[in-house]
Amino acid sequence: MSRSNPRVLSTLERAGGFASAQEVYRLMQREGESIGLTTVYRSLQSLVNDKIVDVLRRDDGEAIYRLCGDAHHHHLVCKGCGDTVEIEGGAIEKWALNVAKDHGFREVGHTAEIFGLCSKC
Amino acid sequence: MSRSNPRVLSTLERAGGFASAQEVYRLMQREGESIGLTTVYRSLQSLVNDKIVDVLRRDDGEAIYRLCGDAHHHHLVCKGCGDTVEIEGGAIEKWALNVAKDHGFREVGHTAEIFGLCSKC
DNA sequence: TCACAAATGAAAATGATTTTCATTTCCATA
DNA sequence: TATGGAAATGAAAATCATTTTCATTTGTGA
Repeated sequence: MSRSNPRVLSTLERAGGFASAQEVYRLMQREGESIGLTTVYRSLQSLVNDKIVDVLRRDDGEAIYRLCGDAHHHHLVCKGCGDTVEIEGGAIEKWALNVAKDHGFREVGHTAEIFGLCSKC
Repeated sequence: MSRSNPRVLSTLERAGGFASAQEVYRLMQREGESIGLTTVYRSLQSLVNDKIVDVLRRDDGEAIYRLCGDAHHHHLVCKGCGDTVEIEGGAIEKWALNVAKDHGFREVGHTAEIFGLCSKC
């Protein structure tokens, strides 16, 4: 394992808290930082593990990393522009728990994402 | 442009209306169909253009194709043995729609999956 | 200073997807 | 029935993000 290179997180922040690994890398290069693409990927993965950033997917499949609050939440993502809204999932939490219990499951978790076209697209 | 090879659609249907291009290809091969991977990709793209199938992304970024208008369901997956239960998502459908509409989104879709440990594990 | 673990990054490997391009299949019309 | 061109096909190469490998460098505690 490796710890995250702090410059990666700071760059992601400067990028508006929303960028792909390749973009973070290019940004750092442009700013004269000396870093390898491998390290960028490793750092971002590490940040994801530590729940400091979220990872989503663009329509073309490229992973985009995004700073996130620590509360458990879900995303409403625009298929057009990639704009993302963090949403509360109260209803889903209960649904997931109930369904799982009905089937005798323990240690329950879930994933959920909503996507569509935002009003601007 | 090219039209969709009908065998691709029929295979996607047989796959439960939910599969990646690679999976459709492997399935057709296994069933003795003679078809190229390129044609599978082109056919799926064409089906997407014609709004006959939807395209989503797996967590690993692989594109998965799904028949539109298919009554879709969700999965309850055991982290231990991988056992999967198909579940109805009535509550989620409404939740997703409402949340999306609240934010002015159109053409709304969603993904949701529940995981945990089943009673045997 | 020494030894060793962690971090780094260049280059190669991987895997999905797209592009290229030569060939084959269709089909309408002469 | 022949023929010419458009559409379809697929093998192989190209792309591109991401991961892996591995040799080197850096940092740290003894």
